[in-house]
Amino acid sequence: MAEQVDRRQALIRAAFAAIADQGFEGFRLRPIAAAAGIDHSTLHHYFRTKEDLIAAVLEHVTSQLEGTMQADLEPARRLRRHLGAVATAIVERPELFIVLDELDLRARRDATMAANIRQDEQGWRAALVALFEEGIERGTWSVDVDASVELVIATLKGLRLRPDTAEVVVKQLCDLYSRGAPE
Amino acid sequence: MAEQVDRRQALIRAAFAAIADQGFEGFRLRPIAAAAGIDHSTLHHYFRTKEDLIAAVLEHVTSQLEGTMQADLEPARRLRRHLGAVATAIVERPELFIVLDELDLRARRDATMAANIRQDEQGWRAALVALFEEGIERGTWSVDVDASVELVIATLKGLRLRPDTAEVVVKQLCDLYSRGAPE
Amino acid sequence: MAEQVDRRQALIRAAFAAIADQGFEGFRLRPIAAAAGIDHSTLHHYFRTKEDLIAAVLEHVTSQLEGTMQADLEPARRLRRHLGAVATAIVERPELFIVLDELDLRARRDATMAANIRQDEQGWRAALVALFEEGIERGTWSVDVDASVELVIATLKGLRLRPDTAEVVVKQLCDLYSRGAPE
Amino acid sequence: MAEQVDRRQALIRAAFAAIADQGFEGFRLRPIAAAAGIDHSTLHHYFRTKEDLIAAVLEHVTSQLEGTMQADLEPARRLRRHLGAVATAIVERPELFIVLDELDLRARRDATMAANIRQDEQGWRAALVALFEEGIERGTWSVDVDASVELVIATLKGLRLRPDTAEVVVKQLCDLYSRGAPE
DNA sequence: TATGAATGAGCCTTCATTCAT
DNA sequence: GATGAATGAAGGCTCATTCAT
Repeated sequence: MAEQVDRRQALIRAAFAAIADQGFEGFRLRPIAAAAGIDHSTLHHYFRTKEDLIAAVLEHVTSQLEGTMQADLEPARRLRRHLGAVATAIVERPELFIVLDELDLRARRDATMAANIRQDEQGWRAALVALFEEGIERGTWSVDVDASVELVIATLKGLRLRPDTAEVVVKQLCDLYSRGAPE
Repeated sequence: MAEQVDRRQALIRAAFAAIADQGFEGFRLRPIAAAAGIDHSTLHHYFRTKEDLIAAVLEHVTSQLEGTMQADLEPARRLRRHLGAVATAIVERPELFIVLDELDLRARRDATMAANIRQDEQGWRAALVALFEEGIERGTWSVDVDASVELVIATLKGLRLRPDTAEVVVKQLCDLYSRGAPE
Repeated sequence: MAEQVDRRQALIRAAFAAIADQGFEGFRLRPIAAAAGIDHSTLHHYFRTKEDLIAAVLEHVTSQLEGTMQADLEPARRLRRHLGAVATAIVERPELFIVLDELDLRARRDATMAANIRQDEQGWRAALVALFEEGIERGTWSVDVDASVELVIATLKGLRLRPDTAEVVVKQLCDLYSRGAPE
Repeated sequence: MAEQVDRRQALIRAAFAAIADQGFEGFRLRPIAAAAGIDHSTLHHYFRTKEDLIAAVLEHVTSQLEGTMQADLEPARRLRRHLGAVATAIVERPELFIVLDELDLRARRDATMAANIRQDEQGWRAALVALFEEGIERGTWSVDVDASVELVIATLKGLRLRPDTAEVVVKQLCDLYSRGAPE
């Protein structure tokens, strides 16, 4: 039983790593099975199809990207912390975001994938909405909530492919939102 | 003579369209050739390898994305116009940006592609640097030049996958940069 | 289990036959697979590449050409017997030698093949060296050992393409070496 | 007109060189045309098909291998001179013999080629027959004529793939035939 | 004579998947 | 659960040849 779980995890991790550094174009099942130490036909006992494995990779990725928003801080600081946390994650674990990008692109052709991703994003989006609404309520900012939420999301997504600029960009975005709202 | 150019262009356009709606993972030469009305082996007469064709697609894409920056306007307005123009392009011709994203991702495994893309981006980056430097000189903004440049680029890249939010995000970014510098 | 060996052997035999009567210029994998009764893609299950299959053919050929030298006879008779055995083989199984010739030619462009062939030949050459050395020691012949060895080899190789003359040529060579050393 | 002849010759020479170092397996028309400085489709103006070009190569090769037998010498010396001349040719222009070997092998599948080669060989064979008959008549040797002829031919053909042993082998063959017939 | 375009057959190889063991 | 064998579809690419110009 533990065997099963381990093997499954090993396959997911191997798949994740493969996508991270080869993309979907070169993504083949045989090497994944080999990396997990099993025959390629055995892989199908764990994941019926290639798509099933990919779905599991998405789950794996999003499960690692939760909880970067602390509810108790006041809005400006919360935003700063959140952006900082994501920037740090982009710098420290860029593969996570690379794979997300691959999955995002893939979602355009795969409805199930699109649904899953959208769903995962809803949590993030809701937290940002709450953040900006609170900020406006308190008088910290006078901005459009939805627009700000999408700006933050777009910026962070745009950073995926350029981890080296993450820190500086995030700082700039914070500064723009900090005018009149010093820490 | 005209035939040649047409066929070549037809192949590039077909390849572009295929990448736009299938990505590089289902990207196969035979359907491209078929779409251009020629035998798949004839395609190799125009493009020796698949990579050569892809390179031509990149060229095609970037050639369509030039000239969205007017040099004569004052900085704040120039930024607003530029962001607006890109947002419009994203909305009106989202495939252009989708393909760019696919190419961006591909660049991670293909050095030549990476070099080409980086080079194309340099023009854009330089124009943004000039814009922010002028703005600072004139007292329009007091921001970090490089950080602002990267923020704009990251944001716009992040928008590629969400054309529907482009307008609103761009407006928000403009507003953030417009404080104290009304049109 | 037996199936495996059979299929593998069937492929080797089919490949051997194809090379024997078509040479390497028309040598294609599809017909080989068909001759063995399997799909052409299954062939790759047994031999990863075309080269691997060819290497197996070489092995098959050389394994059939061993043991034509009896160690216990006195030199002149041993030579006569050996030449006779090879001549008989050339007459009775000319394909074996035809394929060897094809492989010899191929060895000029394929280092691995060259090494394998050279190695197989060393056994033969060593036996001939021993034969002539013993003959000289006993006073049967007064000839140059190396030159005689190479003469025998060159003659036999030259016969590959003319099985019809094998017997007569071998007899003549024996006669030349028999002067003063009648049976 | 001279152009034509030159081009034709250039093509033949290029084809010869290609066969000499790649064999027929890798023998392609495009590189031949390129080596002669013309488009690959233009080659078909000089040689209608690939086979026609190959036939021309055979002609070219055999035209270079004539006249190694001097009619006026006495038999033993004539044989020695002839073998020496061929050995020298093998050492100095091994490509000629390599290509001959390729053609010999090819003759097994190509009746026209076989006929041409057989015809070319008849001249050589006739000269050898005359040589041995004269030697027997004069009492130089008491050997079988046909067998000796074939032995010489087989030996020399067997040397094609081992130019390095040519000299030593030829000397040994001469010595065998020289017993009782010193120079 | 020379060429570029075009063809169609074909080649080796790969891959996801299935199935009997 | 695990494996090796097998499949069939496909994929990029090559090649001799033809044809209009």
